[in-house]
Amino acid sequence: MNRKNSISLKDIAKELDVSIALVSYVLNGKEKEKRVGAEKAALIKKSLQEHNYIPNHVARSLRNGSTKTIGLIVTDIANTFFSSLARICEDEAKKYGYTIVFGSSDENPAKSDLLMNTLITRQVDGLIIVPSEGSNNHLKSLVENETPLVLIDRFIPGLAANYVVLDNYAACMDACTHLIRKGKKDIVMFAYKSSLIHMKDRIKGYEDAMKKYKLEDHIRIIEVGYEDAQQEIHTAISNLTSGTDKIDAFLFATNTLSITGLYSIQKLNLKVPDEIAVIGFDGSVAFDFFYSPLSYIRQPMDEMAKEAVRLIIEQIKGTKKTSQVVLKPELVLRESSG
Amino acid sequence: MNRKNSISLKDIAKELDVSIALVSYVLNGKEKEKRVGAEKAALIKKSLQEHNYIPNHVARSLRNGSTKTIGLIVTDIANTFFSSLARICEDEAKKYGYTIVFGSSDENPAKSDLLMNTLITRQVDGLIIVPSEGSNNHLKSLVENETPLVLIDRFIPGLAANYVVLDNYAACMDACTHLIRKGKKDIVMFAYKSSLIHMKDRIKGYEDAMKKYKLEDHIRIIEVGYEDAQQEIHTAISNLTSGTDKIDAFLFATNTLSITGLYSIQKLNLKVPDEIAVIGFDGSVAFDFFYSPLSYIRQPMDEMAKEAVRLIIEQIKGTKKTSQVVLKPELVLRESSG
DNA sequence: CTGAAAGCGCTTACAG
DNA sequence: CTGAAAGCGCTTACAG
Repeated sequence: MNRKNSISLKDIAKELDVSIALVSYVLNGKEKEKRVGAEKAALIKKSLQEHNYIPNHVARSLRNGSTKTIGLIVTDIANTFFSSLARICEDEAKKYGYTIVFGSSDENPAKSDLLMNTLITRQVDGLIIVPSEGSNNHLKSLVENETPLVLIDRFIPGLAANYVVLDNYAACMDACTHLIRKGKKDIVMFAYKSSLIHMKDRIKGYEDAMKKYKLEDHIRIIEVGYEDAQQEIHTAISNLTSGTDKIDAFLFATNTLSITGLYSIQKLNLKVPDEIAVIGFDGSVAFDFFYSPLSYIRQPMDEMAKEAVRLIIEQIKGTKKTSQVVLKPELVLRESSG
Repeated sequence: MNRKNSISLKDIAKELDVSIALVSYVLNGKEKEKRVGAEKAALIKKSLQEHNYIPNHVARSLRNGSTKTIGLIVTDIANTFFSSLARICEDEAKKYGYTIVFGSSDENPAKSDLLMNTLITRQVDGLIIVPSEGSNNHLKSLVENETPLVLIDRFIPGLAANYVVLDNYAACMDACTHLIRKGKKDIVMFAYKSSLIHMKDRIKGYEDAMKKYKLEDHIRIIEVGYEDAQQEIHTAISNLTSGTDKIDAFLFATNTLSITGLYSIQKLNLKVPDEIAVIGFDGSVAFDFFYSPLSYIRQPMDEMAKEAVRLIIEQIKGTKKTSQVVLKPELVLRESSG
């Protein structure tokens, strides 16, 4: 920061006419270990205090080769799912003395790549990443370079990276099965157009549940783009419910899809759960205030974020091999699922 | 990061048998300015490329005395109001080549102080802070040190710091006036127990509106603590509406208070707006799905965050004196206010 | 017990 | 046009 009154160890050393080393030892509480003379130590402490000395973490980082910083790349920090994860990561990281630098990729490979480079240039000690489509190669090179890395929310099949994710297949399998048991047959799944495994698994969970109950002919998946999800969902829901189609239920694959869907359902005045049962994903205050409180698939976010931080720290310390964690979802049942 | 394959300018220079200076010049696009020989420049570029050279931002920061990093201290990054601000700050900062490091203070002075110190130690070039109670002295010392600083959402009266805030007085004055014009007399305001000016101003706006319409005898303010807001609000709403009290409307002073209040209103089955009119603050998806879509005071978050980043950059560049921005609120009227 | 010195990876006057 | 060198603020062997 180079602030006017910024004072360095050298300044203190000069003033006290001792070596910089001594000041450094005292600063870092190594006065015993390094056998610094008691009077000198006291003098140095006093001076440090009086000058309100603030260590320069940048210099320390350069020297130590460690910034005590974790880079966090999410899709969008304004999305409550990710901001909640970020908050938990922040608190957990702080326990280990780490600070978080974040960035939002918007599911965009170019932004994602830029973000990884920015954070690596800034020498973060490790990276927690919600990977987006098209960054496989970049991620692969990180793994090859042995950059401490943990993927969160999604993983890249075949990539030997640490990750902590939900059992997305089971999540949608359970949710869909629940709807089927409630007598629903024409269950429509809303997902994002994406080749990423978490989306594929969610879809597969739904499909397999349908197949298991011989409802393969009723499988119907609406895949929407990230950019115009709102419009596409509204059009789809509008079309599905205005014609002669028989539709029993909607299953949404993410929280943003769920919320967007609820806006359409509200606007179109659909009767939930009587006409249409609904199950959402992740949770949201919107789910609680929707006129028919939403049933949803709950992710253990606390566990997910804490585990991610734990894994990244272990990797930074070099004490850990690859570790891949799959967490259990929880189906929270309320009114909307019938 | 000290990764195995991490390569430095020195390595490149050695390999090409040129000086580090030359490599640095080429890296920074100063080959013309510094009149680097065309063949050497080409050679160096090629080598930089081939080795996939990644500059060490930490070394550069130490040398330049600038980290190109902005510290952002909010109350809680998981709160949508702040995560939305953070997202806008992120995008805006990126335009200027800056990265954001964030931290959540939880309205806690100790955490807030720690956060400021952590970020300053890390040599952020400037700080955007949502100040919490009890950090006045610390903030004052930052101003005295000429640390680039902008307060956001709240300011500290008497402190010559930059800030960008809402006209909180007008916001609540307008909201309360609207309720009065709708025929409401017994309007209860919910606020946090806080000595911070934004809260005082919101309360004052409400009070003055009541006084203006000779309703001073109807003024009723419920101030709750940050820790057990939920419990206190529920008890208050429950008591207010279960007895013989006549209550016409609720005015909530923040988005968390609004959402918490809505949970109680929902649980207690109060009829909005017939029994009780409601106006919330900031906006939330909860407001849109509450059975009686909520009227609320809208803050221009986009403008607020962009202005904050603009001000901090100007200060960092040293081109700006103190600048204090007060933004206009907007009263979004829907069903809940009657 | 203490200090002089190297070095982390850069940038940038300065000299030639 | 090019290189040797200082220095940003630290930490840490090393020597005494």
